[in-house]
Amino acid sequence: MSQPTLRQTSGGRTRLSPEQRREQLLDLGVKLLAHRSLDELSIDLLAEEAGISRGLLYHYFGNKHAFHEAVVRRAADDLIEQTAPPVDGEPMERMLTSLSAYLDYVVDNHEGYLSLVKAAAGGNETLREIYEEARSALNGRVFREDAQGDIIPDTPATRLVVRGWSAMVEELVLSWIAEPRGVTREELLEIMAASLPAIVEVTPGR
Amino acid sequence: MSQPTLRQTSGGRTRLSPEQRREQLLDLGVKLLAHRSLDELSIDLLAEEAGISRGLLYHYFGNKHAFHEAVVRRAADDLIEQTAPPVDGEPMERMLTSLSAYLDYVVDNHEGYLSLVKAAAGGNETLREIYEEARSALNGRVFREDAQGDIIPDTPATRLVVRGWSAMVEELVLSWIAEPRGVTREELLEIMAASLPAIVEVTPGR
DNA sequence: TGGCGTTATTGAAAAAGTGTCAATAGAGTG
DNA sequence: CACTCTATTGACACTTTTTCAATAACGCCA
Repeated sequence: MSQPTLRQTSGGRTRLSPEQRREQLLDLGVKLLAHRSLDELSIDLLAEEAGISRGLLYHYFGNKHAFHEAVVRRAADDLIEQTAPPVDGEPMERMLTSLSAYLDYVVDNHEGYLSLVKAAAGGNETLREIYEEARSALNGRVFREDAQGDIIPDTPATRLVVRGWSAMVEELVLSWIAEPRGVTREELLEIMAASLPAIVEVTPGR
Repeated sequence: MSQPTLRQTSGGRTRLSPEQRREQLLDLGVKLLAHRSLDELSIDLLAEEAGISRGLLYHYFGNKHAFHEAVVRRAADDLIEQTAPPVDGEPMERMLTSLSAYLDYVVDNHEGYLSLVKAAAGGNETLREIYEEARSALNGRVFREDAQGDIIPDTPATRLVVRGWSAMVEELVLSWIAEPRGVTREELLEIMAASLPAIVEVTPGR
């Protein structure tokens, strides 16, 4: 089906620097874990795809779960890093910029994002924490960009509502990517951006 | 840590009717799968907790995944069954009733609901289908008699938006249960109910 | 260029977990 | 009190994960 193409040296093993090897394995992990769950991915397959022995994976990550954790952490870091912090302009404008960057990221890194989301929802405490951390960073931006509270006053109730809104945005984006239903990119952004103030508007304790 | 207390017969094995045994195992499964993923739950542990041999689990469910599926299906059926069928009245009123029943269920059956949600997010096609089915049933109750589209016109864009709203509702409920933040039950319901029309209002293609 | 030390990498074997099935033993029945 | 039916077990085969001593690339220095 597929043969190893990375083999630099003729006959034997390929020796990389620890950093390179880690990168390779994490990249591969993100890709492979986007569409299957952890127990549907055998170390055997992973090792074969990577062109290494099973043992090497354990050398780098200790065990399968730790590997998964590292993969998810990497996907989360990627997300935070690549959805650049907002520039300047009106709050509403900055939010659109921010959402736009988020949407682009999910479109471009669909696999990485899926790995992250699936792990968070289906996984253990640690995995969920990694996800929560990433999401907090994202949500935090919403409040930070609106320091005066022009759009969103910072109260317990609105914090809750923003969490809910985040979940909606995530669902909208993933669902739209899977099936756009004739909705354009701009319309989607409009829906996501406009719905936050709309929801906050109907929040009692605001 | 914990010792089997269910042993009716003095020395040997406990014999139940197939129905009772199935129930026991499904109940236990729901509980155990609320906070860990499937591959973090060994048949060994499950059998020990249930006070049975590993073999018996296979006798009843065939294999581990089938067991998981049965557990999730049971949680879904529970949800549908226990969130009482919709009453009549104004659309907005029905929505409140429905959301209220849903909230109560999630509060009372937190573990069952978690098992369901986690399985859906992290799992395979079959598991996701079970979840989708349950969610459709729920959404269906809310919208069945809004045939005129008084609140929600039926368009591709609004379908997408309703999906998003559902995700938000789920997140709000779970998040509120974990940390109410001073928001009352009634306020929460108000937020969830009012936000749907609010979001639809700002949807371009409606 | 060729030996030499460091360490990335392997392979075989142990451990852990899943799935199978003939044998066992509760519980009702006549 | 046998006798039958079948829920339940335990030992065994198979698969996958994990360990670790042995191996072999690569850089370095002569």
